[in-house]
Amino acid sequence: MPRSFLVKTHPSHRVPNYRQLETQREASGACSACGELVGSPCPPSTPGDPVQPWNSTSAITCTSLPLLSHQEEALGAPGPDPQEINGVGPRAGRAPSAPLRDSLNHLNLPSLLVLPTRWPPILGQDGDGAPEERLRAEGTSQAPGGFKCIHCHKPYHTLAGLARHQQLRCHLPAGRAFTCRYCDKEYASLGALKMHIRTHTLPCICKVCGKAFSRPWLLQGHIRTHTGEKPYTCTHCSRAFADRSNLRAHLQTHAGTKKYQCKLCSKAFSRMSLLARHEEATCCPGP
DNA sequence: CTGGGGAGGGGGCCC
DNA sequence: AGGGCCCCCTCCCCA
Repeated sequence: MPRSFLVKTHPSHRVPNYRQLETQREASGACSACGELVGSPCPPSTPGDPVQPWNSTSAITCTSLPLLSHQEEALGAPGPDPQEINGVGPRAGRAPSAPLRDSLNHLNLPSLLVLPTRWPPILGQDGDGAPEERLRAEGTSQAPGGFKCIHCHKPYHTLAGLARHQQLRCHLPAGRAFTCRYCDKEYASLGALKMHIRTHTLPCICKVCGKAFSRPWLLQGHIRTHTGEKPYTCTHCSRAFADRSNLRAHLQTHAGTKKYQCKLCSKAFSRMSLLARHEEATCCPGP
């Protein structure tokens, strides 16, 4: 499975050269825990000393967020057991499911961008101060009759409501961001980061060839390459395409308009990529 | 070198 | 709130 993102170290507006990256990927190691090629190996699962990500304070990254194994994430982790929320029941003491961890871990993300030092975080225990002080340190404050986000001061009746707000709605103060460990990309909200993480975890897998994709509709389009289905037909030449974007590009050939013009030689191209290639290769070649 | 098709990524909007 | 969809974009490959 191509995991070329693993060697992507700097954000760029351009997609990396996957073929080139593939050769670099082959030189990297595989996760000792699951065997999958990953940017940084899964925490070692040494018997007797289980080092778990949620037991240590670490910067919030996309490798610390999806705490499940890559396989479990790809297959779709089950929802949280209601009993695990209080740290009791059959799952007590075990790693929480990803959605629950994301929600609860985020309580202290905006202020510190760290995960709690132990799981489950039980308010008012462990000598970490009064619950209210703790909440404040975690990016929340207890308002009369409820909880309040210390960033936008929006009141919530329940801690869960506040958690959901901070997870997906409340953006971080200027200068704060959720950073993806895989590629150093930064996002203003955890929701955006979680969506980005899908481009790394690639949870949508083709049953025919095993190729993985970040989104279901990408997989849907890929499946058409197996079935040969081409639902998008050109009204000019009746040529069919499997992808709407490619039909759109094809329509440009009928339009006859070349709206992308080289600033140096004034040569026009129908597609921006053609202009870019022209500028890089011939007109104004780089060093 | 250019034109064009195939395939895929990512952000944003809508339901 | 989350998934589906759309749009725009890019890269790769081949003629």
